[in-house]
Amino acid sequence: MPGVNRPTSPIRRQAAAPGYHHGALRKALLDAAEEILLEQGVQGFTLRECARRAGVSHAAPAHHFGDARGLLTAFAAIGFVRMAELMQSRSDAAADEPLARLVAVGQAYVDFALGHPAHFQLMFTQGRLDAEDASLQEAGQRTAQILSDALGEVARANELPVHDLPARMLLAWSAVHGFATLVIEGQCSQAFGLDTGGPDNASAAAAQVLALLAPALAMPPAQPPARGRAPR
Amino acid sequence: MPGVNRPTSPIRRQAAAPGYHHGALRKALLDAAEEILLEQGVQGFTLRECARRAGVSHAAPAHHFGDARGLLTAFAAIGFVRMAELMQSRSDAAADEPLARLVAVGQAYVDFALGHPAHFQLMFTQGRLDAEDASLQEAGQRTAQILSDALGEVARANELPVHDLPARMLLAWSAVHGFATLVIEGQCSQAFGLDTGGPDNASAAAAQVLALLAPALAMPPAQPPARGRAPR
DNA sequence: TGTACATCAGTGAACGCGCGTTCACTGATGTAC
DNA sequence: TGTACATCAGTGAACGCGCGTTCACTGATGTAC
Repeated sequence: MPGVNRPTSPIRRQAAAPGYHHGALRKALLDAAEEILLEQGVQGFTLRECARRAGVSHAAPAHHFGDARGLLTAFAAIGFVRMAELMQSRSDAAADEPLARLVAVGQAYVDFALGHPAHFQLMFTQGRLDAEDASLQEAGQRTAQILSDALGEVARANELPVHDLPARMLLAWSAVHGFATLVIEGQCSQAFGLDTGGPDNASAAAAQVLALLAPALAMPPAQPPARGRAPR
Repeated sequence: MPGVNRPTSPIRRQAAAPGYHHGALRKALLDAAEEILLEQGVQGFTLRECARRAGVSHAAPAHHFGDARGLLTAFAAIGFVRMAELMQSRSDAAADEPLARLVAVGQAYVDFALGHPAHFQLMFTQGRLDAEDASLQEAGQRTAQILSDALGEVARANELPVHDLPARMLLAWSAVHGFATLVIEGQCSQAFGLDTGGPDNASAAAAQVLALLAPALAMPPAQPPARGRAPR
């Protein structure tokens, strides 16, 4: 059948000869968006500036993304996909031991955030994304699922009770998310000289933090004050 | 000496008779700002809208805050002050035991965020605040100091080594900050139905999370693999 | 107690700007025959 | 291989809007004498 899986001469497209048709405008716009987000934050993003940086008239993006919200939503969804990929690959590469896997996933979460702060911040931004967008939701859920699965394995291996799994999940997620957020926002150095310096320093700091956290995630719940109250 | 500590007839001011002079415009603008931040997020804040809600011409705020950045910075600084107050009072009210105090401080951090999401989000926003502002910096540092002190007491009581205190601090701070951020942003319910429902539910969930976290913060470091490498 | 004056706090008109959106258009590309 | 045609992708001018800032002004308040 003609037309099926026909290669679209990707090299030509990448070369992006400066003709009337850009050839790779979609990607160029996403790159421009990342640039702007890094430089100015979400606040500073405008569709016109984005088009300007991609070297195209300001009406052009509409053909690919509809409007600004559409472009940012697409960008955020890509971020979730990549984050999930990194988390999965780090998990696969880790020692075949549940807690090591969980730590690897957490570290991947942080490393993605430090390596792609524009993506990370946008992914968790309200108000400029289309939260109803199907691919955004799906990518976000997939990301969370990887963390959840890793924790589930730890729980199984340590015979942890099911009832406090959600709390453990929240703790794990809060810790990596909070760490990434604080470092990216520069709060650590600002508030009182916790030096998380460059991304490398910060990544190493995250490893320390995760090493402290991991035991708590794998630990059986504190024994209830054995007297009184029958178990239900 | 006349003019010293003269009361400025606070009641009259609060009453804010609708004359030419507003009488309590500063407060009215800050209240309006909070309203806007809650409804629209930082994105949606404009000085003109703020003046509008305060019932005043759009040039009026300049007399009190200079410009939009000044107003938001003042609002954020107030947030840090109030957060610090809450953390301190909860710490004072807690059982006289270092770990209980630390947990109380962490819970206060989360509760403030849940109770004043507009403040919380703005306090950690980049780009629209004057990060160099002295009172903003001071209030932020004071807040962090309370958490740091509480952790310090735990470390002393448990004879924890000094070298990993920064990592413990980061873990504690990351966890409460991440938790608050995720809940406020609505990620918890969105990503996979961790139900943190209303603020009360969320506060209770935070208590569970802190109960899991606390032991890790007070636990002595994992014994190093005793063989090899002399201690330095 | 009264008067003059300085300062403070708010007004409202005007400005220039960049934004998002729309629209008729046109060049380029791909497909049918 | 050529031709006609539909569709796609980008242009550029125009629009109306809300924004921040400036400025001359004025009403209200407080102080000196």
